[in-house]
Formats: sequence, structure tokens, C-alpha cells
Amino acid sequence: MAVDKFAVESTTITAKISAHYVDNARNLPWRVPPLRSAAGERPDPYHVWLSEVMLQQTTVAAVKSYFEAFTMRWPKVQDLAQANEADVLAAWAGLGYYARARNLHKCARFVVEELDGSFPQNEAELLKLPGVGAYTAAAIAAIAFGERAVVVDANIERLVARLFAIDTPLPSGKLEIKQAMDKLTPQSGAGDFAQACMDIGASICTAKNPKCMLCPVQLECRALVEGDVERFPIKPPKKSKPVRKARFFWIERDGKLLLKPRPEKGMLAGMRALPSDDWAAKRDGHAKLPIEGKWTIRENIVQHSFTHFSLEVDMAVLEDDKIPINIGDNIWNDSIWWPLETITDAGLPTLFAKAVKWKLEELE
DNA sequence: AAGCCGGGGGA
DNA sequence: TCCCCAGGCTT
Repeated sequence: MAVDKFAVESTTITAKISAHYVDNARNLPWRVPPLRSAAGERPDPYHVWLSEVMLQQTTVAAVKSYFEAFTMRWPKVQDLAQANEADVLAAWAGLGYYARARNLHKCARFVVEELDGSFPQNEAELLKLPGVGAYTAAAIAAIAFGERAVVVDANIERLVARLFAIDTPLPSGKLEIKQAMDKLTPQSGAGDFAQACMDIGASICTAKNPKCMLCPVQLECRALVEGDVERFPIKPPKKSKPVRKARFFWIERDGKLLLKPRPEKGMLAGMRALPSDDWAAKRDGHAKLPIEGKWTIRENIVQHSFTHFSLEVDMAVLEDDKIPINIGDNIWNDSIWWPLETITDAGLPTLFAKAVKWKLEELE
């Protein structure tokens, strides 16, 4: 009778990764340490959900302070559900991908109003929540509720592709990777196993310069045998990033700065911002000044890089000292005069925060 | 399947 | 500099 060597290998890998986790787990604010987890303790589903959403395409280092701030300010999902969306967006400022903050708030309200404040306890129901996709649903089900869900994030994708030398280019290769992870995932303790894999992906099986000598499954790794670990996973070629230009408008009166919320769709949707030309609509060079007056143009005050383009920013400063108080309403119907002393509370996305910082330092 | 959506940290 | 990250949603 033929032995499934693949299955034997998977069993060994699972055991070694699980054992490694006991002594090498990262200590993270939203995580129950492995020994307490093995004793049956589970993390607060609200904390798991919040951290998972924050961690989407975002590093642990960037998330930590935001997680602490959110849980301090909104200790329970009911608190978050009662918050104003504008406050949630402002608290999210700097983390990026702001649709996450909108969906977070929407999801909190749904859980409180429709589910009596309890998160769904299985992968299929979690998947229906706004902002919860395939990865996040599996992660919450496994980590918070102990379901045997197959978790695949970028760390696990890399680790598994290397372990089995899966050379099907992504995204097609995702299916094979998920099937391999399915074989690795234990019947119980799927949450800790997923977190163990993610820790290895983050600290050992890194995209560049992997530390294979520290890896608990180096003997089982086919990519290491082949001698080119970094080749996996195979990714499609990256596209070039165009450089675009934007112009911001600095309109100040009595120590207050005129802000204009972004449109509800597109870049930085719904966030408070400096008034600007319509750079986000790929209409560079249409920097028509919003009102008549004495403007000075400061060239290239800020550079900023987004996912699919980078931006060079000019700032037009209105030097008129008799700006009408209702100037904003004359041009836009939703502008705000914000006191410069508390501008850091305005929740400006980093792009605009950089520009404000430049202007305030320029005055010194 | 491909495009859109931020920002920071590490090398 | 470039690369990548505990992805999801829309088209």
C-alpha cells in the first residue's frame, strides 16, 4: 500500500511549526500567548476582528499604537457602533486604506444592531460582514472561535510556496497554496497554528534574506533544497508608477485653516483634507485658483507615494488678510474652519499632514 | 482577472 | 531607492 509521503511530510511540518510557536510567539496586544491558549483561553472576538482589519496590508509595527488607541477609546464593539463615523475616520488617519475604517464602523453597527453585539462564530457568516474577506473570515473563525479554518495571508502564502516549491505564478498559485495549507492545518488549534505560520513568515521566512538557519522546518523545505528560496512565490512583474502633480490651497483666517472633506469616492474618500485641485481624477495641471486674490505659489513642497502613482505637491497660499468668513461656503458647501492649534486632531491623511507640517515649519 | 485603494518600515 | 505588508471591494 502506497504511503502518501506528502501527508507524512505535512504532519511533520505541522508538529515542528507548532512546537516552535510555544517558545517563539510574538507578544502582541491582541493575542493570547500560546500556553494560555493551549489552556483554553481565547481572545476577545472584538479585539481579534479589530486587529485583523487593521493588519490588512499593514505591518504589525504600524498597527500597534492604533490598536491601543481604538481599544482605549472604544473598549467594546457597542462603543464603536455608537461613535460618529467622522471620529472613526479621524482616528484611523495615517493608517491608510480608509475604506477599512468605513467598513469597520458599518460592521460594528451591524453586529450590535442585528446580532445583539456578538460576532458570528463561523467562517461563512463572518465572510458576510463588511470589510471581512476570505483571509479575515478564516483568521477570526480560527483565532477567536477555534474553528478549523484554513488561513492564508501573505506570510503563509510565502512560507507554504517555499515549503512545497509551488512555482505556479500568483495569483493562480493561490489555490495550490491554500490546498497545501489545508493539509498542514491541524484539527484543533488552527488559530495558533496560523499565527505560528505568520510569525515564521514575518521573522524568518521573509521576502528577502530569509533566515533559513533559524527555521524550524528548514529540513522539510523544498525551496531550500533547490537552493533558491527567494524565488518563491512567483509573482507577476510589477508595473511602473507614474508621477503626477497636485496643488493644495492654503486658506487661513484668524488662526484657522480652511479644510474641505474629500469626495465620498476615490482617493482618501471622505477624509478631511486641504482644498486641492482634482489631482485624484488624473487631471494634472488643472490647478485653477478657487477664488480671486493674492496667491503665492510654493513649488514641490511635498512628495508622496501611493500604491499606483506618486505625487509631487505644490501649495498655493492665499495672502489676503481680509478673507470673508463665508469664503468656504461660497466655493464649497461642506468646508470647515479648523483652528491651527489643534490641527493634529483633524484626522488628516498623511499626504495632507505632511503639507501642513511643511507650512507651519516654513513660518519659523 | 485586473484595477483601485495608503502608508510606513526595512534593506 | 525599492519592496512589501495578518487584503477587500469593484468592475
